[in-house]
Amino acid sequence: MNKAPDSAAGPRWLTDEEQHVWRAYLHATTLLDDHLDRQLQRDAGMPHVYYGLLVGLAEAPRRRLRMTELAMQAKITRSRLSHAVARLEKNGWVRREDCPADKRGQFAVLTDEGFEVLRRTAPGHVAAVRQALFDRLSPEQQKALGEIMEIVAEGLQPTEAGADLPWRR
Amino acid sequence: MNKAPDSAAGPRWLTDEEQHVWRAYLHATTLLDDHLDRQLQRDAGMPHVYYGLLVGLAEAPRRRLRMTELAMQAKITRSRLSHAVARLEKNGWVRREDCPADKRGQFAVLTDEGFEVLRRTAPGHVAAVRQALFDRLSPEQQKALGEIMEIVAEGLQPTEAGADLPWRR
DNA sequence: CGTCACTTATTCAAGTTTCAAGAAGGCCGC
DNA sequence: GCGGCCTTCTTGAAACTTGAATAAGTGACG
Repeated sequence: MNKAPDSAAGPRWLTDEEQHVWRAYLHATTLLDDHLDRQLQRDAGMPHVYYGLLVGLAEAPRRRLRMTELAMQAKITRSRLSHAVARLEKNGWVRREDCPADKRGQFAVLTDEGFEVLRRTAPGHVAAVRQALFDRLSPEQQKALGEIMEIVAEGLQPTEAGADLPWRR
Repeated sequence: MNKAPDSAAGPRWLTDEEQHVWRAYLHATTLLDDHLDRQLQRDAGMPHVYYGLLVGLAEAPRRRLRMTELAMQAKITRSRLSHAVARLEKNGWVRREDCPADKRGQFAVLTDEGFEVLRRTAPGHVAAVRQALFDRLSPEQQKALGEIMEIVAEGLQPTEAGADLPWRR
């Protein structure tokens, strides 16, 4: 139905194959996202993004990161992070600490309790990812997926004139 | 660092390669999602999900769908759709109509104004998708991506005992 | 020093999404 | 034809996200 007319004349629509790929992409990513969100909400009592924050902290030296660093890492706005950390703090999974070097700064620190939550829930989460993704793909497909996603990320991420990066808003 | 220990002993962690792929996936999908959301917010005054609703309606016979069908299509809950349509209605892009055949039912109908918004903004959106995704991938990669996403979707979607499907909650 | 530009983090208000209920219509067996 | 049970859709409160505005601190430069 759609051909790929070029440049000057009208917008360049997606070909049928492209459209097919695009819809599959949207379909799969929403489904997977919802699936994991739900899995984590059920088993860990938090959404995927919040879980990602804990993971980020767990991997950081001394289990702590400056707010802005953490926001960058998780690709969310600082504002959103403020709220999220407030909630995680209420759960006792994260604690704030002043930064001695820069009095404006705050560290978000993973508490032992937070670490424990991670220890307890990570296996289930990994299993979910595995079952939804890796167990279904051939090694070649896994490799291809990695390459594709890297290309896409690279095209969107780097500096991009500073615009369009959530944590800078 | 991580090997792939098997079954019985402890959870089966992701190998380093898997972890790498997974992070690339998360990274790229968040970035792309944010990017398109922002693009649409800027150019069409609505988030990606809402845009998807309009597209769904535009493609339906007589530009109308029952609420539940539309929710399924967009993979959101009926509740969320209610709120969303309320907003789109306020913008004049969608109108509700009673279903003559089933008095409980409602059609969401795309207005001319709504169609016009789509006509005006679709080219920009397609361009954004193309620029972020298709222009960067080889034909083989596009094909692979399509296949992979289909597999993933298939694993998550179908019936799955009815649980886990947002629009059924 | 003083001050001006920038960064860090939080807060507010507005909007969105979720979750749990609930109103309302239809379906089906007796 | 009526009682229970399903589906369709809406509602309202609570949780979450966003973008703009604000407070506080840094740092460079004259």
